[in-house]
Amino acid sequence: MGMEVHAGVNGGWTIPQTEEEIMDLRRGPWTVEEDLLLMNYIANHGEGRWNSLALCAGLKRTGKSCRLRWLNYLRPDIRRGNITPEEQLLILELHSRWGNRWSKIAHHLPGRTDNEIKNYWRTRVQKHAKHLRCDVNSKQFKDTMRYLWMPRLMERIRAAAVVPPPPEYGIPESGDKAFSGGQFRPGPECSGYAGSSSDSVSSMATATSEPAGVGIQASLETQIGGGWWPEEAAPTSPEGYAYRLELPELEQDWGGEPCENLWSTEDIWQLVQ
DNA sequence: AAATTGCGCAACCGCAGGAGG
DNA sequence: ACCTCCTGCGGTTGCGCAATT
Repeated sequence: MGMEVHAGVNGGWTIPQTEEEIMDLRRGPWTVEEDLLLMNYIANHGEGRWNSLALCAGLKRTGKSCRLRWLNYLRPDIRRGNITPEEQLLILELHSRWGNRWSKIAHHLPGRTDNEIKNYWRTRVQKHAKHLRCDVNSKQFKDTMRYLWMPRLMERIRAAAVVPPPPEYGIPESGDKAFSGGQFRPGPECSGYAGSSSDSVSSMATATSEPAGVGIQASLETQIGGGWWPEEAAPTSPEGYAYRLELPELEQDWGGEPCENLWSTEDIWQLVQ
């Protein structure tokens, strides 16, 4: 990361053609310096009016790029790390309700960005659909999510609620990435955070002032315990989610890899039918 | 050990809608 | 009513890295 990416600069011999070339706008990964410029400017002047912000901050970036960088990476309340089972359940639930309304879904997952949720959906959920050789929008796959995946996630969440979480749950890690109490702490990986797959859910807990996932967990507990379901996603069969109790045990290692090897086509149709 | 493949994620692109002149 | 600019959203791309061959 931190590589120099200058659009329109071809050894300095060509005449600038596009707006980007004329403005000498930068593209590609953000450098630590750029992040600091943006952070400091927003700290002093607030966010919004991104085009003029980019100019005033001395950033050779488009306003769009600045906005994206701030919202998806620099914002102090960003959470990073694995999507927890609670969050997975919420994403599945809300997606069944709203479809690809990533921003809307993200509003219900504090600290998560629409980009992150979108990536999660594409890389994880669509992968399973692919393995099952069915379309993510097909009834088969939706039923699979509703009657197999989501009940298992709920079982997982309940199991986790019985067994007290490990002590470090929700406690800021020393290796927390770029932030500490809202203060920007640039690291060598500033523009290329690469620890997501192995980080615990407690990442970024400092910025939210509450342990990561607590709000969601509380919300889900209410929903599960109180029988809450969004209208459109309410169980359609009388037994609803009750039969999740009849499902086979989950494998032990979930580690952010939901339902891997949990289902076969036969398994699914047995359950769905 | 080197090459290849697959995955995860940051960043970009195009479009739509709203605000203001 | 029209135009321009800005913002936000969803889709897509491309890079870096790890796993596999």
